[in-house]
Amino acid sequence: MKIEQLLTAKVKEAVSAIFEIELPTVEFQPTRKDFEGDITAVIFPMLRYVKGNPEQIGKQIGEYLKEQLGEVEDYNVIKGFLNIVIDDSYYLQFFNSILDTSNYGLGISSAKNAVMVEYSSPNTNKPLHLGHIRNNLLGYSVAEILKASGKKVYKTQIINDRGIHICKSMLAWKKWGKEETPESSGLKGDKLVGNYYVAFDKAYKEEVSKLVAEGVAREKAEKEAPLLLEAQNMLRSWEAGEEEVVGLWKKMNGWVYKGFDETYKNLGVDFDQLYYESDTYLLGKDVVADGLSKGVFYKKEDGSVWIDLTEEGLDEKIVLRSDGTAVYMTQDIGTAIQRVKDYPDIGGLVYTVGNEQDYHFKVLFLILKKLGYSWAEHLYHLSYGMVDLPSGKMKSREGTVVDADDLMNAMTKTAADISEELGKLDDYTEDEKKDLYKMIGLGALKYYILKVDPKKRILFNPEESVDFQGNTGPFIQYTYARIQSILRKADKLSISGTEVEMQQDLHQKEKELLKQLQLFPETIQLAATNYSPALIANYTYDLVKEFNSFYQQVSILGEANEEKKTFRVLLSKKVAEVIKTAFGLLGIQVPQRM
RNA sequence: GGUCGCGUAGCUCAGCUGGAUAGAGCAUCUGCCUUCUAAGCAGACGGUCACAGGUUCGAAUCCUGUCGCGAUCACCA
Repeated sequence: MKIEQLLTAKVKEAVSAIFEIELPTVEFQPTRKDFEGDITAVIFPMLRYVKGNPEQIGKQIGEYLKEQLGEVEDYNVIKGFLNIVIDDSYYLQFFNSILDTSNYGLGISSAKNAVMVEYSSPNTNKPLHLGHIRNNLLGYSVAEILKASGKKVYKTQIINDRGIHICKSMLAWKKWGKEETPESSGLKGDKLVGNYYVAFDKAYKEEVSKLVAEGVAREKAEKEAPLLLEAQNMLRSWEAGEEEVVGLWKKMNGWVYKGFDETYKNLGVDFDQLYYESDTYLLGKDVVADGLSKGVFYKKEDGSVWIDLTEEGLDEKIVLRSDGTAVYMTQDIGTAIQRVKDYPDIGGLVYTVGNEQDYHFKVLFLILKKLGYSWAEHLYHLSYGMVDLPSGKMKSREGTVVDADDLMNAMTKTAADISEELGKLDDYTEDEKKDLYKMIGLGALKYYILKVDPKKRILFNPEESVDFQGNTGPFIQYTYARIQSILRKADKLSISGTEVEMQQDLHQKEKELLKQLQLFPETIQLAATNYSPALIANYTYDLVKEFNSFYQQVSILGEANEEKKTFRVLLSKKVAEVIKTAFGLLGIQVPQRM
């Protein structure tokens, strides 16, 4: 039983016995480092029920606890805080109870309701960049955290594989591509297609400038530039299913997918089910018709369909164009419903999409609720801040983007440089080194992005490299590798055990580590309910910091007492396991050596 | 203009449903490698928690207002 529950009951009992008053709740917090004790009961809130001097009350309760509970070794009262010292045996017992569990911290699977997590969802006209990296890391990590908390999870994405933007790169390739392919040019498919998207934009802008110079109004020129008209024409041909256009579309998208797959693989993310906008863009229209008959929506004179959300403090929002075609919202309504049809066990959906779409999702969720879907109560927009550069927003068309592949390579290179300089791995093969450098480089990148609150925007300065020291991924990986080194030595010395000796005094550092380990399961649950990988990152950092301090102050293998030595080895091993599990939730691997 | 989010040390960030003297990392400075990996440890320096009110025994945290930054308010996606 958790010590907090035990103490809550006992404190209530104490107040009842001493003051004859029933206390509804008792408030606890971990004891601050500067004071003696492990857990602290706050007396102030009790003053509403118990009249008197908080210091006096604290002492009386403390004395009662000390007498009545074996777990309470001692206490002290400072102002309104009752600091309780918990007996070592409690922590040792806790450690014994988790020693055998290989998946410590993971929630028990209650897979009644699955949840689908959508992330990535790129356009297929340009390569992935740093913004996508944040999206992918967040979505993947949240999916893993939800799994760890005991949920069944489907990872998905909707690929925006159609629309005017795709036609722009197609048209540019057709005009100026000279049949260039990834094979002929050696370019990664997504990069190749992206180049044509940029080429289109350049030519289009030139056209517009030329028209303006000829006296055409800018607005008109932007709408009527021949290239744009041609692209729009291409989109119509695509929608009509014209063979040549569809063929080109398939070919170029194929290149892009191959490129994306490579990036996803390097990034270490995956998906259970893909949805393509070309399949779903017509969905939702029948739902709108249904909603219209139910009175959720209304029709304007021109035939367009709307929803009035002014009562909810929002605006009116269009859900179907006057020509009967679907808008973004229509599709999203349809896609959500389709997903629940495909996976009937889904009880909720999580959308990993940037905060620029906060309003859209607010509206979408409201509409689905109004349409009466029970699962609409469990929709969550995992909204995150943009990744900006010192120069401002990243814009693919203007070439001011930090490319995903380039960034991963740069991180790996930095990891390699640092490792080579330290020269601890001279006996590694080239392949082993390559894997390790990638692991460390990506560890640095992923941790850097995931440790910050998703809501906050990230300012990424390419000039200043991501740190490898301090509160970073490599620091945590390093600690893991250190422990592995100890475990290899312990193995040679045949130090092992399935239970630790209860009759021993704990070093303060050991106790702190055990306390930190104890927090792991609740941290996972907290991270799941808050959809926040940052909580996992911060927890892991605290654990590792505590371990390094322990490592420095206390000798593990040099300990003379066999029981103590075994305990310390097992404790280190458990810490390593938790690091590995926690980092797994962030999508970060851990090395045997570094 | 309406709505939403953010504002904590020079920089990057923690700070759970209000609790003790607001914590880390980077940077700067000082110690520690003949003992388990120095990508480490120990310490110093650094704060009007944007500002002003309010609620409370107690506010970085909750409420109101002001300022600053960002996003959004399309028959685009």
